[in-house]
Amino acid sequence: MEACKDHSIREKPSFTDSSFEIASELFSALGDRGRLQLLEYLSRGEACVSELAEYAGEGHSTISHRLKLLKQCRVVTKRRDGKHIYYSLSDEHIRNLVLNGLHHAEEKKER
Amino acid sequence: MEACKDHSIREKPSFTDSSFEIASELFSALGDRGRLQLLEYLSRGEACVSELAEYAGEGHSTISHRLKLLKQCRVVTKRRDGKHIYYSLSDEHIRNLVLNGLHHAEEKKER
DNA sequence: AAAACACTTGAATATCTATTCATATGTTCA
DNA sequence: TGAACATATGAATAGATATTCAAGTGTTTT
Repeated sequence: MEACKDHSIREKPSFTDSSFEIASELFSALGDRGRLQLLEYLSRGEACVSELAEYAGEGHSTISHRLKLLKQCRVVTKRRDGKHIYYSLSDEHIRNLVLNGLHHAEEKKER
Repeated sequence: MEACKDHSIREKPSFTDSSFEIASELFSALGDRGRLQLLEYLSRGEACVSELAEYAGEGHSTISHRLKLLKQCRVVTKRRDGKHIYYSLSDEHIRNLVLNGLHHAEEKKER
């Protein structure tokens, strides 16, 4: 029944179900190499799809799909200017998450 | 050829390929509801597998697999004490990432 | 208004991932 | 030593996800 005698008594998490849902979707969105590279680029300023495609060396469709997913998770926002659509990180909080993750990786690089 | 005339000239990212690889694996590890719940629990102190299984309401095997993945990404560490194996978050940096993500979700909850 | 450009979308496919069940390993206690 | 407990592992399966191609929408230019 009781698997382990000394289970510490802990308070309920201060987060709701939907927070876990949203947060895991957020992390999941950042959890792809291609998308993370896009985000790091965007951390240095907004960019249009073609620019991102050129930077990533991939097709427009691929980039567009990636951006769509990032948009759905509210990681990026877009604005249209003429023919172009410019994407940018949606807020500083996201920017910090992205850069923190990358810096953490930078530190832990030596296996 | 040139897709967009006003591509800003940007410096190369200050992160290496392997940083992108490691960071995306890290985010990906956090990007699962079940694993994130485990991590939030561990942010409040170490716990053994049985305790986590009981908390999550899932089988030991499932929890063990989740922990294995988290361990591989160096998100958690383990220590044995008798029959039990206690898991904990590997450092404060990870703890901050987890909690930041959850707090961000908490703020953005209202769609 | 047609052509060119910038981007999006949907369907198809191939790959990855999470969970489960059964079995195995390692530890303690009688 | 053997039974009971705690956790780990591997194979199998089902579900999720990323990419590609082809076709579609919206905007500007001539």
